[in-house]
Amino acid sequence: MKNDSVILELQRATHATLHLLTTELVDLDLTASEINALGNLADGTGRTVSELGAAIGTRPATLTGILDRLERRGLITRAPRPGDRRAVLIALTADGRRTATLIRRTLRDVEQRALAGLPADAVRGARAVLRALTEVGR
Amino acid sequence: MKNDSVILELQRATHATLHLLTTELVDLDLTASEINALGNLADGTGRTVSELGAAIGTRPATLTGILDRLERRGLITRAPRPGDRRAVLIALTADGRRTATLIRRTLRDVEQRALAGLPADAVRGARAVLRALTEVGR
DNA sequence: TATTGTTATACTCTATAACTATA
DNA sequence: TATAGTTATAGAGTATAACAATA
Repeated sequence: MKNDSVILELQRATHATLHLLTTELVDLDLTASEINALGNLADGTGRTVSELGAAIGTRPATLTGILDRLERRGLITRAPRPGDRRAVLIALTADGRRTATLIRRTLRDVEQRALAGLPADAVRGARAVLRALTEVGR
Repeated sequence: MKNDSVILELQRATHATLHLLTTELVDLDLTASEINALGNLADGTGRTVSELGAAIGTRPATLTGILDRLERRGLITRAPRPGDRRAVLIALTADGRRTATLIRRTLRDVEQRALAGLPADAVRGARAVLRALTEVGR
């Protein structure tokens, strides 16, 4: 597998971590996309639908359904952005903040467990590669 | 974003490259999963459904639908594996080989374009990290 | 009995295009 | 006219459980 495509390895790793993540967080009863959205909202900063969509690689039309469920469950709120009422600001509720914090903690735990044996510069290299692959797709 | 989760960056990069890939290969009229499956079959070695599923992180039940479409389009064949007729060997047809080769070439091109400016050890580090993240999810 | 793959079901994700409200 | 987001529609991915064929 040494000569395998980085992009194919990327998708392999994504599937594996996604599956592990939903398994570890099964009590939350959230889909992978919902976990992804909350994980990206975890820093607490308000974001518009477009901004969140860019962060997680999802189109606004897709995000609508995901946000509908998160809102119905009381994890986020949606409100028009002051100054431009076309845009919708997404914010975490207190409950959503707790859930997002748990998600971030689980992400950190899984990463620590997975990357424990690797040198720090491998992880730095990986971040650079991931960012480059994200950029080329814009 | 320096402190962002590697796993969240992973999913971001996956979405972006997947989107770019389906765009560059739009003439093939294949979904991301179909491209992924063919890309993994490109080396020509016969694989069972389970083996392919493990390689791309998809369950057999999901793979069935993907393989149905690829078979209907004449890109793969399915046949019982000699010696264990429960298992199904997937093989590329001549047409499938051509398509898979085109996919591999596109993968290589996109990777070269994305990673051109990065040092080789960053890419090596990324491969190690991706493999570690894949392993932790098993 | 266990394993491989398929089928059935229900839900989620996705792309696209049309639509509403606001700018 | 252009932009932000939602809605509508159709197709594809997903998990789970039940099933048939083979071991």
